[in-house]
Amino acid sequence: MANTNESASIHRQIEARLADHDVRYTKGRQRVAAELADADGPLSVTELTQKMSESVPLSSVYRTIAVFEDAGIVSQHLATSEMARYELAEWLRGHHHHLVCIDCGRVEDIEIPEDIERTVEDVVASLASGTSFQPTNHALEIEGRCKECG
Amino acid sequence: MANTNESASIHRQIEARLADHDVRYTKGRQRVAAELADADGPLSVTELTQKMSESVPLSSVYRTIAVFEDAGIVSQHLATSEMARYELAEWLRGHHHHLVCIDCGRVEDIEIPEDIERTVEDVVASLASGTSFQPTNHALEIEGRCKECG
DNA sequence: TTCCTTGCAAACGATTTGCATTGGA
DNA sequence: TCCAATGCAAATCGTTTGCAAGGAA
Repeated sequence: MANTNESASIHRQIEARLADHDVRYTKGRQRVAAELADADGPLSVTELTQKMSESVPLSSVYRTIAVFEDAGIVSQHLATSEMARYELAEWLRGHHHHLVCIDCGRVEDIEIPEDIERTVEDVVASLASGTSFQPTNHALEIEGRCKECG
Repeated sequence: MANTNESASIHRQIEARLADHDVRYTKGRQRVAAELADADGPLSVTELTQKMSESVPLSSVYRTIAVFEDAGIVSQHLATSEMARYELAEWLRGHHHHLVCIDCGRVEDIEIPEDIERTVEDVVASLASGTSFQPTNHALEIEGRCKECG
Protein backbone atom coordinates (compact mmCIF):
# COMPACT_ATOMS: atom_id res chain seq x y z
CA MET A 1 0.00 0.00 0.00
CA ALA A 2 3.05 2.22 0.37
CA ASN A 3 3.65 1.53 -3.29
CA THR A 4 3.48 4.79 -5.21
CA ASN A 5 1.66 3.47 -8.26
CA GLU A 6 -0.98 1.72 -6.23
CA SER A 7 -1.38 4.79 -4.14
CA ALA A 8 -1.77 7.03 -7.19
CA SER A 9 -4.35 4.64 -8.57
CA ILE A 10 -6.28 4.72 -5.33
CA HIS A 11 -6.32 8.50 -5.35
CA ARG A 12 -7.64 8.50 -8.89
CA GLN A 13 -10.38 6.08 -7.97
CA ILE A 14 -11.36 8.09 -4.93
CA GLU A 15 -11.43 11.27 -6.97
CA ALA A 16 -13.71 9.65 -9.52
CA ARG A 17 -16.02 8.28 -6.87
CA LEU A 18 -16.26 11.65 -5.17
CA ALA A 19 -17.01 13.28 -8.50
CA ASP A 20 -19.92 10.87 -8.88
CA HIS A 21 -21.19 12.23 -5.59
CA ASP A 22 -20.61 15.84 -6.63
CA VAL A 23 -18.08 16.59 -3.94
CA ARG A 24 -14.56 17.91 -4.36
CA TYR A 25 -11.38 16.06 -3.66
CA THR A 26 -9.80 18.82 -1.62
CA LYS A 27 -6.36 18.87 -0.02
CA GLY A 28 -7.73 18.04 3.40
CA ARG A 29 -9.58 15.06 1.99
CA GLN A 30 -6.54 13.95 0.06
CA ARG A 31 -4.49 14.01 3.23
CA VAL A 32 -6.98 11.83 5.05
CA ALA A 33 -7.12 9.44 2.11
CA ALA A 34 -3.34 9.25 2.01
CA GLU A 35 -3.17 8.27 5.67
CA LEU A 36 -5.82 5.64 5.21
CA ALA A 37 -4.07 4.26 2.16
CA ASP A 38 -0.83 4.11 4.10
CA ALA A 39 -2.27 2.46 7.21
CA ASP A 40 -1.85 -1.22 7.98
CA GLY A 41 -5.14 -1.39 9.84
CA PRO A 42 -8.21 0.66 10.64
CA LEU A 43 -7.59 4.02 12.32
CA SER A 44 -9.65 6.19 14.62
CA VAL A 45 -10.27 9.82 13.77
CA THR A 46 -7.93 10.82 16.57
CA GLU A 47 -5.15 8.59 15.27
CA LEU A 48 -5.76 9.87 11.77
CA THR A 49 -5.53 13.46 12.94
CA GLN A 50 -2.31 12.83 14.84
CA LYS A 51 -0.70 11.20 11.81
CA MET A 52 -1.36 14.25 9.70
CA SER A 53 1.55 16.60 10.24
CA GLU A 54 -0.32 19.88 9.87
CA SER A 55 -2.84 20.55 12.56
CA VAL A 56 -6.39 19.89 11.44
CA PRO A 57 -9.46 20.19 13.64
CA LEU A 58 -11.05 16.90 14.59
CA SER A 59 -14.38 18.09 13.27
CA SER A 60 -12.95 18.45 9.78
CA VAL A 61 -11.60 14.93 9.82
CA TYR A 62 -14.93 13.69 11.11
CA ARG A 63 -16.63 15.48 8.24
CA THR A 64 -14.22 14.04 5.72
CA ILE A 65 -14.84 10.56 7.07
CA ALA A 66 -18.58 11.15 6.84
CA VAL A 67 -18.27 12.19 3.20
CA PHE A 68 -16.05 9.21 2.46
CA GLU A 69 -18.38 6.82 4.19
CA ASP A 70 -21.32 8.24 2.31
CA ALA A 71 -19.50 7.73 -0.98
CA GLY A 72 -18.51 4.21 -0.01
CA ILE A 73 -14.83 5.07 0.16
CA VAL A 74 -14.27 4.10 3.75
CA SER A 75 -16.00 1.67 6.01
CA GLN A 76 -16.14 1.45 9.73
CA HIS A 77 -14.33 -1.40 11.40
CA LEU A 78 -16.28 -3.90 13.47
CA ALA A 79 -14.99 -3.40 16.97
CA THR A 80 -15.71 -3.35 20.67
CA SER A 81 -13.57 -0.31 21.10
CA GLU A 82 -14.83 2.95 22.50
CA MET A 83 -13.66 4.76 19.39
CA ALA A 84 -14.75 4.09 15.85
CA ARG A 85 -11.99 3.08 13.45
CA TYR A 86 -12.08 3.44 9.70
CA GLU A 87 -10.36 1.89 6.71
CA LEU A 88 -10.60 2.16 2.96
CA ALA A 89 -13.52 0.19 1.58
CA GLU A 90 -12.97 -3.26 0.11
CA TRP A 91 -13.18 -2.22 -3.53
CA LEU A 92 -10.20 0.05 -2.80
CA ARG A 93 -8.03 -2.11 -0.59
CA GLY A 94 -9.23 -5.59 -1.34
CA HIS A 95 -11.01 -8.11 0.82
CA HIS A 96 -9.13 -8.93 3.98
CA HIS A 97 -9.60 -9.87 7.60
CA HIS A 98 -8.28 -8.64 10.94
CA LEU A 99 -6.08 -9.71 13.78
CA VAL A 100 -7.24 -7.91 16.91
CA CYS A 101 -4.99 -7.85 19.95
CA ILE A 102 -7.01 -8.31 23.11
CA ASP A 103 -4.31 -6.60 25.18
CA CYS A 104 -3.23 -3.48 23.34
CA GLY A 105 -6.21 -3.19 21.01
CA ARG A 106 -4.06 -2.95 17.91
CA VAL A 107 -5.81 -4.11 14.74
CA GLU A 108 -3.84 -5.49 11.85
CA ASP A 109 -5.04 -6.36 8.39
CA ILE A 110 -4.45 -9.88 7.25
CA GLU A 111 -4.73 -11.14 3.75
CA ILE A 112 -6.01 -14.58 3.24
CA PRO A 113 -5.09 -17.07 0.50
CA GLU A 114 -7.71 -17.48 -2.18
CA ASP A 115 -8.46 -21.10 -1.47
CA ILE A 116 -9.03 -20.38 2.20
CA GLU A 117 -11.16 -17.39 1.35
CA ARG A 118 -13.27 -19.62 -0.84
CA THR A 119 -13.69 -21.95 2.11
CA VAL A 120 -14.94 -19.08 4.25
CA GLU A 121 -17.36 -18.07 1.54
CA ASP A 122 -18.67 -21.61 1.39
CA VAL A 123 -19.21 -21.52 5.13
CA VAL A 124 -21.12 -18.26 4.88
CA ALA A 125 -23.23 -19.54 2.01
CA SER A 126 -24.09 -22.75 3.79
CA LEU A 127 -25.00 -20.88 6.97
CA ALA A 128 -27.32 -18.54 5.15
CA SER A 129 -28.87 -21.23 3.00
CA GLY A 130 -31.06 -22.42 5.86
CA THR A 131 -32.40 -18.96 6.61
CA SER A 132 -34.04 -16.10 4.76
CA PHE A 133 -31.06 -13.91 5.43
CA GLN A 134 -29.30 -12.60 2.33
CA PRO A 135 -25.58 -12.19 3.01
CA THR A 136 -23.75 -9.41 1.23
CA ASN A 137 -20.46 -9.46 3.07
CA HIS A 138 -18.61 -11.13 5.89
CA ALA A 139 -15.87 -10.38 8.37
CA LEU A 140 -13.65 -12.84 10.12
CA GLU A 141 -12.10 -11.19 13.14
CA ILE A 142 -9.39 -13.12 14.91
CA GLU A 143 -8.74 -12.12 18.50
CA GLY A 144 -5.58 -12.97 20.34
CA ARG A 145 -2.27 -11.60 21.47
CA CYS A 146 0.03 -9.79 19.09
CA LYS A 147 3.81 -10.14 18.86
CA GLU A 148 4.47 -7.38 21.41
CA CYS A 149 1.85 -8.50 23.91
CA GLY A 150 2.44 -12.23 23.44
CA MET B 1 -32.56 -20.14 26.13
CA ALA B 2 -36.12 -19.55 27.27
CA ASN B 3 -35.89 -23.01 28.73
CA THR B 4 -36.32 -22.85 32.48
CA ASN B 5 -33.76 -25.47 33.37
CA GLU B 6 -31.09 -24.01 31.18
CA SER B 7 -31.90 -20.60 32.55
CA ALA B 8 -31.63 -21.81 36.13
CA SER B 9 -28.33 -23.41 35.33
CA ILE B 10 -27.03 -20.19 33.83
CA HIS B 11 -28.02 -18.29 36.93
CA ARG B 12 -26.18 -20.77 39.10
CA GLN B 13 -23.08 -20.47 36.97
CA ILE B 14 -23.20 -16.70 37.05
CA GLU B 15 -23.67 -16.71 40.79
CA ALA B 16 -20.64 -18.95 41.24
CA ARG B 17 -18.53 -16.83 38.94
CA LEU B 18 -19.49 -13.68 40.76
CA ALA B 19 -18.69 -15.33 44.08
CA ASP B 20 -15.21 -16.01 42.73
CA HIS B 21 -14.91 -12.30 42.16
CA ASP B 22 -16.28 -11.47 45.62
CA VAL B 23 -19.31 -9.65 44.38
CA ARG B 24 -22.93 -10.31 45.19
CA TYR B 25 -25.57 -11.60 42.83
CA THR B 26 -28.15 -8.99 43.74
CA LYS B 27 -31.68 -8.67 42.41
CA GLY B 28 -30.72 -5.92 40.01
CA ARG B 29 -27.93 -8.05 38.62
CA GLN B 30 -30.19 -11.06 38.37
CA ARG B 31 -32.66 -9.04 36.34
CA VAL B 32 -29.98 -7.97 33.89
CA ALA B 33 -28.73 -11.53 33.63
CA ALA B 34 -32.24 -12.79 33.00
CA GLU B 35 -32.74 -10.38 30.12
CA LEU B 36 -29.43 -11.32 28.60
CA ALA B 37 -30.20 -15.00 28.94
CA ASP B 38 -33.53 -14.45 27.27
CA ALA B 39 -32.23 -12.37 24.36
CA ASP B 40 -31.72 -13.76 20.90
CA GLY B 41 -28.89 -11.38 20.16
CA PRO B 42 -26.68 -8.78 21.82
CA LEU B 43 -28.47 -5.88 23.52
CA SER B 44 -27.51 -2.31 24.29
CA VAL B 45 -27.77 -0.96 27.82
CA THR B 46 -30.72 1.14 26.74
CA GLU B 47 -32.53 -1.85 25.26
CA LEU B 48 -31.72 -3.86 28.35
CA THR B 49 -33.13 -1.16 30.60
CA GLN B 50 -36.30 -0.87 28.58
CA LYS B 51 -36.89 -4.61 28.73
CA MET B 52 -36.75 -4.57 32.51
CA SER B 53 -40.23 -3.78 33.72
CA GLU B 54 -39.31 -1.87 36.87
CA SER B 55 -37.54 1.37 36.23
CA VAL B 56 -33.81 1.16 36.82
CA PRO B 57 -31.35 3.98 36.27
CA LEU B 58 -29.10 3.54 33.27
CA SER B 59 -26.06 4.04 35.42
CA SER B 60 -26.93 0.99 37.49
CA VAL B 61 -27.26 -1.17 34.40
CA TYR B 62 -23.98 0.21 33.14
CA ARG B 63 -22.39 -0.74 36.42
CA THR B 64 -23.87 -4.19 36.32
CA ILE B 65 -22.55 -4.69 32.82
CA ALA B 66 -19.12 -3.50 33.93
CA VAL B 67 -19.11 -6.01 36.79
CA PHE B 68 -20.27 -8.78 34.48
CA GLU B 69 -17.69 -7.92 31.88
CA ASP B 70 -14.99 -7.88 34.49
CA ALA B 71 -16.04 -11.31 35.68
CA GLY B 72 -16.16 -12.62 32.13
CA ILE B 73 -19.91 -13.12 32.23
CA VAL B 74 -20.76 -10.86 29.34
CA SER B 75 -18.81 -9.77 26.33
CA GLN B 76 -19.23 -6.84 24.07
CA HIS B 77 -20.41 -7.47 20.56
CA LEU B 78 -18.22 -6.50 17.62
CA ALA B 79 -20.12 -3.73 15.90
CA THR B 80 -20.01 -0.47 14.02
CA SER B 81 -22.94 0.88 15.94
CA GLU B 82 -22.88 4.00 18.05
CA MET B 83 -24.07 2.01 21.05
CA ALA B 84 -22.29 -0.94 22.59
CA ARG B 85 -24.22 -4.19 22.72
CA TYR B 86 -23.64 -7.03 25.15
CA GLU B 87 -24.33 -10.72 25.33
CA LEU B 88 -23.57 -13.55 27.70
CA ALA B 89 -20.03 -14.81 27.29
CA GLU B 90 -19.35 -17.94 25.25
CA TRP B 91 -18.86 -20.28 28.18
CA LEU B 92 -22.42 -19.40 29.18
CA ARG B 93 -24.23 -19.34 25.86
CA GLY B 94 -21.99 -21.41 23.66
CA HIS B 95 -19.90 -20.44 20.68
CA HIS B 96 -21.91 -18.84 17.92
CA HIS B 97 -21.76 -16.28 15.17
CA HIS B 98 -23.90 -13.35 14.07
CA LEU B 99 -26.11 -12.27 11.24
CA VAL B 100 -26.05 -8.48 11.09
CA CYS B 101 -28.69 -6.67 9.04
CA ILE B 102 -27.14 -3.75 7.20
CA ASP B 103 -30.52 -2.01 6.97
CA CYS B 104 -32.18 -2.24 10.36
CA GLY B 105 -29.08 -3.06 12.41
CA ARG B 106 -30.68 -6.06 14.06
CA VAL B 107 -28.18 -8.70 15.19
CA GLU B 108 -29.17 -12.31 15.40
CA ASP B 109 -27.23 -15.20 16.86
CA ILE B 110 -26.57 -18.10 14.56
CA GLU B 111 -25.36 -21.48 15.57
CA ILE B 112 -23.06 -23.26 13.26
CA PRO B 113 -22.77 -27.02 12.67
CA GLU B 114 -19.73 -28.63 14.27
CA ASP B 115 -18.09 -29.68 11.05
CA ILE B 116 -18.35 -26.17 9.65
CA GLU B 117 -17.08 -24.71 12.88
CA ARG B 118 -14.09 -27.01 12.63
CA THR B 119 -13.46 -25.67 9.16
CA VAL B 120 -13.48 -22.11 10.46
CA GLU B 121 -11.06 -23.08 13.21
CA ASP B 122 -8.76 -24.61 10.63
CA VAL B 123 -8.87 -21.39 8.67
CA VAL B 124 -8.01 -19.35 11.76
CA ALA B 125 -5.18 -21.70 12.68
CA SER B 126 -3.70 -21.64 9.21
CA LEU B 127 -3.90 -17.86 9.07
CA ALA B 128 -2.13 -17.44 12.37
CA SER B 129 0.49 -20.08 11.66
CA GLY B 130 2.46 -17.73 9.45
CA THR B 131 2.56 -14.96 12.04
CA SER B 132 3.56 -14.52 15.65
CA PHE B 133 -0.03 -13.75 16.55
CA GLN B 134 -1.58 -16.12 19.07
CA PRO B 135 -5.30 -16.47 18.44
CA THR B 136 -7.59 -17.02 21.39
CA ASN B 137 -10.96 -16.54 19.77
CA HIS B 138 -12.64 -15.66 16.53
CA ALA B 139 -15.83 -14.08 15.30
CA LEU B 140 -17.49 -14.56 11.97
CA GLU B 141 -19.91 -11.74 11.35
CA ILE B 142 -22.17 -12.11 8.35
CA GLU B 143 -23.65 -8.91 7.03
CA GLY B 144 -26.66 -8.78 4.79
CA ARG B 145 -30.35 -8.16 4.73
CA CYS B 146 -32.69 -9.85 7.17
CA LYS B 147 -36.08 -11.34 6.44
CA GLU B 148 -37.93 -8.08 7.09
CA CYS B 149 -35.55 -5.86 5.19
CA GLY B 150 -34.90 -8.33 2.35
C1' DT C 1 -21.06 35.42 -7.60
C1' DT C 2 -22.45 30.92 -5.93
C1' DC C 3 -21.80 26.91 -3.43
C1' DC C 4 -18.97 23.73 -1.35
C1' DT C 5 -15.67 23.32 2.36
C1' DT C 6 -13.52 24.44 6.67
C1' DG C 7 -12.65 26.20 11.46
C1' DC C 8 -14.33 27.18 15.77
C1' DA C 9 -17.27 26.68 19.46
C1' DA C 10 -21.34 24.90 21.27
C1' DA C 11 -24.44 20.98 21.46
C1' DC C 12 -25.31 15.94 21.86
C1' DG C 13 -25.52 11.37 23.48
C1' DA C 14 -23.47 7.31 25.34
C1' DT C 15 -20.89 6.13 29.23
C1' DT C 16 -18.53 7.02 33.69
C1' DT C 17 -17.97 8.78 38.27
C1' DG C 18 -18.53 11.25 43.01
C1' DC C 19 -21.18 11.10 46.80
C1' DA C 20 -24.70 10.17 49.96
C1' DT C 21 -28.04 6.43 50.97
C1' DT C 22 -29.60 1.72 51.16
C1' DG C 23 -29.25 -3.08 52.03
C1' DG C 24 -27.33 -7.65 52.53
C1' DA C 25 -24.14 -10.81 55.32
C1' DT D 1 -21.90 -3.19 62.15
C1' DC D 2 -19.50 -2.86 57.83
C1' DC D 3 -18.77 -2.68 53.26
C1' DA D 4 -20.76 -3.61 48.78
C1' DA D 5 -24.45 -1.91 45.81
C1' DT D 6 -27.55 1.67 44.22
C1' DG D 7 -29.70 6.16 42.82
C1' DC D 8 -29.07 10.60 41.35
C1' DA D 9 -26.70 14.28 39.36
C1' DA D 10 -22.68 16.05 37.40
C1' DA D 11 -18.70 15.16 34.61
C1' DT D 12 -16.37 12.95 30.45
C1' DC D 13 -15.42 12.10 25.93
C1' DG D 14 -16.21 10.79 21.21
C1' DT D 15 -18.93 12.71 17.73
C1' DT D 16 -22.16 16.03 15.45
C1' DT D 17 -23.81 20.51 14.15
C1' DG D 18 -24.70 25.76 13.55
C1' DC D 19 -22.69 29.52 11.78
C1' DA D 20 -19.52 32.60 9.74
C1' DA D 21 -15.22 32.86 6.99
C1' DG D 22 -12.43 30.95 3.10
C1' DG D 23 -11.87 29.00 -1.50
C1' DA D 24 -12.77 26.85 -5.97
C1' DA D 25 -15.57 26.97 -10.32
